[in-house]
This record gives sequence, structure tokens and C-alpha cells, in this order.
Amino acid sequence: MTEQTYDFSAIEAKWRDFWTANKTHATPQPEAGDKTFYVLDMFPYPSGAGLHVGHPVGYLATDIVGRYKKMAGFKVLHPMGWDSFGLPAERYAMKTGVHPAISTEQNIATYKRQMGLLGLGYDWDREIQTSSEDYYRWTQFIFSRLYNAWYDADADKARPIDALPIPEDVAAQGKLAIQAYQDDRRLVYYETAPVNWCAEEGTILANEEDFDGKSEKGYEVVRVPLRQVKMRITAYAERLIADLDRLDWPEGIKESQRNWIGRSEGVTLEFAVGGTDAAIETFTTRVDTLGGVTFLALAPEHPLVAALTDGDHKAAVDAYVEAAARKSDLERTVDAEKTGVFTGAEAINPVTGKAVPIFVADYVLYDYGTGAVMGVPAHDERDFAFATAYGLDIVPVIDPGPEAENRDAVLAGEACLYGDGAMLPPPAGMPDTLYTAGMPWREAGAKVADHLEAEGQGRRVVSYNLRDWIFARQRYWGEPIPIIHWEDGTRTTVPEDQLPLTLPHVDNYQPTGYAESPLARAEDWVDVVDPETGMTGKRETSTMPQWAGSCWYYLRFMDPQNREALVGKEVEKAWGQVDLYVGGAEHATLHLLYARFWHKVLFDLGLVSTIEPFAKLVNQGLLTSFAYKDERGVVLPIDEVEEREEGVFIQTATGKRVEKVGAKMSKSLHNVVTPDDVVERFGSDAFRVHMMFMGPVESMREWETDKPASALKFLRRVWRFATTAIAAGANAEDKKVALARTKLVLAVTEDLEKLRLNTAIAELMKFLNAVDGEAVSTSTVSDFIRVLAPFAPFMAEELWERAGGAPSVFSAGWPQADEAELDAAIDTVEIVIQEGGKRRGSVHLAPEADDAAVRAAALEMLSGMGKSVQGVPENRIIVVRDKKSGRVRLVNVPKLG
RNA sequence: GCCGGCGUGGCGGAAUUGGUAGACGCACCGGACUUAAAAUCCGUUGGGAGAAUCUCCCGUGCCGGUUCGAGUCCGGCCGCCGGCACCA
Repeated sequence: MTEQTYDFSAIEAKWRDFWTANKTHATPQPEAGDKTFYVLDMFPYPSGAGLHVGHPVGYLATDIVGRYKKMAGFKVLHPMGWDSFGLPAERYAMKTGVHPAISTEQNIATYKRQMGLLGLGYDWDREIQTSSEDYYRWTQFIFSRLYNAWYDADADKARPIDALPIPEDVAAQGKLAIQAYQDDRRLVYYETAPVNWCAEEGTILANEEDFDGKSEKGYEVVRVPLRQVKMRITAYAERLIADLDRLDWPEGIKESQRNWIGRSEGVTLEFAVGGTDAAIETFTTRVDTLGGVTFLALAPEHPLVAALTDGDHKAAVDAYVEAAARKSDLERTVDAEKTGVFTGAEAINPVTGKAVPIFVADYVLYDYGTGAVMGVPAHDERDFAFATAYGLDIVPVIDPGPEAENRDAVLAGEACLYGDGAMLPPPAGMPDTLYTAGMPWREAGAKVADHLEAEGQGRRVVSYNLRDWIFARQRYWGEPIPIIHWEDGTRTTVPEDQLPLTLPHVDNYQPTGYAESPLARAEDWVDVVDPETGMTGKRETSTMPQWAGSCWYYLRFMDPQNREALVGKEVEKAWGQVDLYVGGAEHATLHLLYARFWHKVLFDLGLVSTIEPFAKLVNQGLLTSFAYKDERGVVLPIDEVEEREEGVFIQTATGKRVEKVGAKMSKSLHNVVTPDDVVERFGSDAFRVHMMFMGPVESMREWETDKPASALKFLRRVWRFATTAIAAGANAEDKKVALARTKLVLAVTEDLEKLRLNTAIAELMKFLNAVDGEAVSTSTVSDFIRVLAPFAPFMAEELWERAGGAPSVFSAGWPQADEAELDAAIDTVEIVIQEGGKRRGSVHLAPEADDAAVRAAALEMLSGMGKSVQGVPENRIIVVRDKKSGRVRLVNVPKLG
């Protein structure tokens, strides 16, 4: 009987060693004709805390799919690596003096051990770290290619900067002028502009990292003007939106990116400034309301403000502009009250010729559109609020229609209409060609836009909310930016053959303040001399943001040892896109946007062959634990509470009753569960089965400590079934068993293809239920072991060996089954009989029964129940057949009297 | 405010393009085995009514509609989660 005992710890240790010794998970490069499958996890930052049970939800899903695809005959690339540059290691270094490279190395060792424990079948020969020189050499290489490229709007692609045509007048002014011209157009550029400064993190952050004035960790972020390295992601706004359509990604993520990029179509048009030659360019999405313009508003930063303002208003305008500059973006945004000051100047409506006052108002954003808006209070809430506050005219141009409650108020200029309606008769001065009365506003807008374009007074443009990517960080533990600032004012990238530009050692990791990173203290490293000309220069001391390394790591996994290129051309073509990418939704507008951007640049520059990096994306759900909340809503750690009786939780110290609530796993709540604990208690296979059986990969779930017990129970049943069947060695089996096998293989295969791992496990359970107590042939047992293998790889290996198979089961192929087999095995089908859509019973008929026979059977049954079936028209009796097999499934008779 | 996603038993969750609602599991209850317990195995379990085990009614957030037939489609609400938000 000891033979029958399922000793998971011995089995799992045995096969863990076997896989390592035999490199079972090694991934050879694909050759011509190979089917390939690239499945990828978002690689982790190796933190000091190690993995908790929430991390592997996605890793397990990809492991299972990867193992299945390999068995199904694909060359599967399923690698793992480390996003190992980052602030925590640097903070740790500040506290302890331990170099980040060393603490990172230790953390990685823990992660790898835990991943091994879980049976994650990664090919560790392909392991990469973003902080290793071999890797960041290529991150710097890509940076340098971006720096030395510009966006050719005509060709709609990035091209090397050498291909940028230099106008003659610029060329005539010499080297610095040419550089300035190029620098204005590079995909990487320097700009002095307000940036997001986080004092606590000691660095500038990207707009994507600024969450309502807080950093990701919740530290305050303020706006300060600084000279910064930026990447021209806005050049790709259109393509980043358009190409979302071809991605198999969750709609929510695509929508987040669309919102973030914020595309809107509108028109720019110029208002002449009365009495001067100057003109103000405004952007609007509602040119149809041009007749309703009663003022113009400029952002305080707008360059024309000073020039426009007349003497009487100068003092007030200067004070306002200065006050606005001191306010943070958040203050300007949160404060909904509209303020502004009159400049004393007037603008001329290009169509009606009417003069309107020009204001400076801080509700106008300088970096969106043209930094100036035409104020149409009748049809824009913000303009309405402003006009009301300053007593400006409100001129409606759209009639909401007789049905509208607020019609009278709108027409009287007392309410704002931004919904649908029909154009009112045009105001005085509107040319006859622009008569749009009665038209819906969109149509009227098109007509006005046509007119403006024809007259050369305006043009249609597309505007985006997306801003360029602030790329530099004032930190130590990141990729050095390979730029040298020379004494003659020129700037170059470090030559590619001199990369990597190695991160120097420093003794002091403390932030230096706004402009520089701790690298500034490594003077020997910062100061450079050109060996040929003797010119001196200084290196850029900022480092790259956390996101740089993860922008392209999926490419390096394809060819991690390549010394000549970031990825070999043929290898890149062979693997193609990432077929399945699994990770958290929190990266929607960070990593996933940045990586798409870099990929498109690499495509334009001929370095990759695909236009998108990740074909299919799945967001795994968060795994939460629990904690307790007291009456004030304070969350309490789990060890401060006891359960006195079923469902009654008492805070030990106070004796007060508290409520059990779901909570993220965190150190402070003492509710972190590590995979080590779970594997120790239930085994890795049970952990895997449990995690995947809890629900769809995408949904959130709550961890309950004792639940893996049921998975273990299931695995014990599997073990008993398989070892018994192997020992019995039957050659034959009942038709019922053969049918169950066919169903099992078909269902599990389909579920795996669709990443429905919870129902796949349910199918394994159903099979066991179906064959309980039956003789099962060795060939069916073999198929069962193989479909079990992706889910419970350790047990499957052991069973496979005991069944006489040559290790490893993952080289044993995937079992086959086809529908025809299923059909042939069926000699009667159950046909459900409905009356008015309600089930009344069922009959068993031969699968080839025709509609007439089915109808007759249905009427007979219903009649037998005492129902009156006289006079039911035949065409009202609906016979439903299975689409694939054509077998009858159901027959419905209309409700009988 | 705008946009997207989601609402199914006591619980986690199943239900192809409209076709048997509640698969599979947990928990509960009953039973077997046991001196006993654990483990294991078998059975029951959406709610209600009548009733010898069968039948009827109600049931997928709420209200209405389309259909022979609606968890699924349409219209209108409610609630939860996520994104964007002074973006002209």
C-alpha cells in the first residue's frame, strides 16, 4: 500500500533536480518550418521581500500554457529575467552602504529559488538583468539610435538624423546652427519646462508617474521648471492609437491608452489683434460655435501676453502671470473657480469681423492646443463660468429644440448648452456662404471648417493630450545616459562601439538636489577629453527611468547572448511578436505604452520586423488576503484579532468587535503568505492546481489559507486512480470510458487555447468522476497523465515514469482526439423537450432522427402529460441542432393552452 | 461629467455565435468505515408549493421590450470596479 501513497515532497524534489540536471526547459532557437510560441510574463523587480503567493498567478498561467504548447509541438520561448534597476536597491544602499548590485543579486537568488519551488519551467540560460552591463549596453544603444533620429512626418516614420534635410540658410550659419536645427527635431531632446519633481524620491518623474500630485509611492510631486531630457513620444500618438485596433488586448487597457493619448479633431484659426499686425492662433473642436465667440483667453505662459497688454493693464497682468507661475498644476486644476485679467487688447473674429476682449486666464493650458482658446460661453461650460464671473456677453448659436427644458434659458444667454441642437440663424457679419441655420452642429462645423480652409484662415488639425516623455532621473541605480556635453556647446552620444557606458561606483548615493544625480560626484567619470581634438566635455549625469530596460527586454530574450546586435535579425523574425503577454493592469499607460513606442521606433529604423510587440495581452487578477477593520474603519493586522466564535472577530487588546475585510497583502498587516509556506504544506502541484482552479486568470481573488487542501485532495485522487490503473495494465475499456477520454482531451485542449484554466481543471475532475470504478486502458491513462502534466508537472512526470514512459512527459507529445470519434461513439442522444421555452422532459432518440420524428416524439410526450397538442402548426415546433455535429439537441413547442 | 468593464446559489465560479441556468469545487447536511476522531468513500443541497421521488410556480441587480425560446440581444434605471478629467 505504501506504493499508493502520494508523497509530494519527495516527488517534487526528485523532478526539480531532474529538470535542472537535464535542462528539460531549455529552448533551442527555432529553425525553418518550426511552429513557434512566445509566452511572456512581465518580469519583476526583485525586491527584498521575495515572492508572495499573489505574484505567481500570472507566472503559473504562462507556465501551464507554455508547457502545453511545447507538448503540442511548438518551439516555446518562455523566459524570465529581472527588471533590476530601481529605487529600492538604491535606498537600501543609502541605509546600509551595500552596493545595489550586491543586494539585487541576493534578491534575485531568492526569486529564482522560489520560482523553482513552484515548478516554473523557465530556461535560465536566457535569464537577463536590466542592470547588467551586457544588457544595458543595448538599452544605451537604442537610446542613442533614438537620439540620432527624427520623425519624418511626410514619410510618417522615424529616420536617422543624417537624413534630415538642412535648409540652406541654417547650413550657412555653421555647425551650432545646424546642431540647433537638428536638436529641435530629434526623438530625444533637451527642453526647459516645468517638470514633476519629487523631493522624497530625489528625482523628476514622467507625467505617467505623477498621480494627482503624488508619486507611485504616495510622495508629494511639485512642478518646477528644469532643463530635461525628453523623448518625442507625441510623434507616435497617431500610430499608438491606430494600431491598438490590431491588438488582442483587454478593452479596458486599450481604452486607458486611448484616453491617455487623448486624440481630438479640431481646427486652428487665427484671430487678428486689433490695431496691430499680431495674430493669436486658437484651437477648437467646435468651429460651428465661431459665431458665439465673445472673448479670447490666453494661457498665462503664452508668449504674446506681454506684447498684447497695454500700459493700463500691465501691472495687473504681470501680477496674474506671476501668481499663476507659482501655482502647481494641481492647484490650478483643483481650483474650479475661473479667474483671469483683461489685457486691454481686442481680437477680431475672422469670420464676423466682430471685436472681442482678450483675457489672460489660468484655466487655459499652455501645453495643449495652441495655448489660447476662443471663448464661447453659450456652448462651453468653462467659458460660461468665466463669462459669468466677468460679466461678458453670452451669445447662443445653437437651439436645443422645443423639447429641451432649458431652451428658454439657453436662448436668453442664461444657460450653457453643450448637447445636441440645431444652428440658429447666423449673427450679423456672418457671410452668406456660411448660412447653417437648422443644421446639426457637426455638419455646420464641417461647413465652417471647409470655409476657413478655403479662405486660408484656418486648418483642420488633430490634437493630443499626450505629452512627451520626461526621460531623465536624478538617481544612481539606473542606466547612464550616453550623452556628452562638449565645451564648444555641441553635444554627442557616446559612440556605439564604446558602449556600454559603465555605471561608475560612488560612495555617496544621496540625491544631490534638482539638477543632477549622485553620478555628478564621480568626477573622473563625468569629465571627458576627446582623444583626437583635446576638447573637454562632461557626461550627462542623469540616468534612465525604470521603464527603459523593460521597453525592449522581450527582444533580448530571443537572443540573450548576442554580442553583435540587440537581437539577431533572423532570430527576431523567427520568434516574431510575443504571442501571449501576461501581467498587471497597473502598467496600462506606463510600461505598455513606452514599450509600444520604442518598438515602433525600432521598426522604423529597421531593427525589428513587427510593428507591435505584444499580440495578445492578459491582465492577471490581483490576489488579496484579508485583514480586519474596526468601527472607525482602521485596518488592523491579522495577529491583533481573534475569532471567538464562528464569524465573530474580536480585537484582542480592546475586546471590541471588528469586521473581516479583503486587503492587499502587505508587511504591515502581517498577512503576507509566501509560496514557500504553501508548497511546504500542500506541495507545488496542489498550489498550482488550487491557484488556477480558483477562477479565471483575469479576475481578483482572495487567498484563504486552508483552501489548497481541496486541490491536494483532488491530486491524491488522481494519484490513486493513475497508480491503480497503471498496476492493472488493462488493454480494453468500456465505450463510456473511451468517450470520457475523448471529451477530456478535446475540452482541455480548447480550454488551454483560450486560457480557461479553471474549467480545464474542472474537466480533469469530471473525467475522474466519469471513470470511477471502471477499467481504464493504459493508453487512456497515458493520455490522462499528459493532459494533467501542464497543471501538475511534478506528479505527471512521476506517473509517466511509473507507466513506463521515457522522461520527460513534456517530450511525450499532446494526446489527440477528434469530434468524429465522439460522434461515432454516440448511439442515442438526449433531446430536451420544451414548451414555451420551459423544459418539460426529454426523450432519447437515435442521433440520425429527422425533424419529423423529433416533432412527433415531442408531441407524444407532451400529450402523454395530458397537454392538448391538437392544432399546433408544424412550423411552430422548433428543432434545434448542434452547429458542429448536426445532432438534435432540443425541440420547442409553443406554449399550449 | 465622459469612456470602458462587470452584476448568476451560503461561497469560488460554469453555461459555443440566443437553445436544458447553476458544470466543477468549497461549505453545509445525511450516511458508510472506525472503539472514537482524523483521513477516505457514498448521497443530498437555488427558493417556494403540493405531493410517495413526480408535478407546478418563482428565479441570473431592477423595470420594460424583441423572440417559439433571453443570464446572453435592445431601451431605460441602480450598484460596484477601472481609466480620463479646466484637454477648449
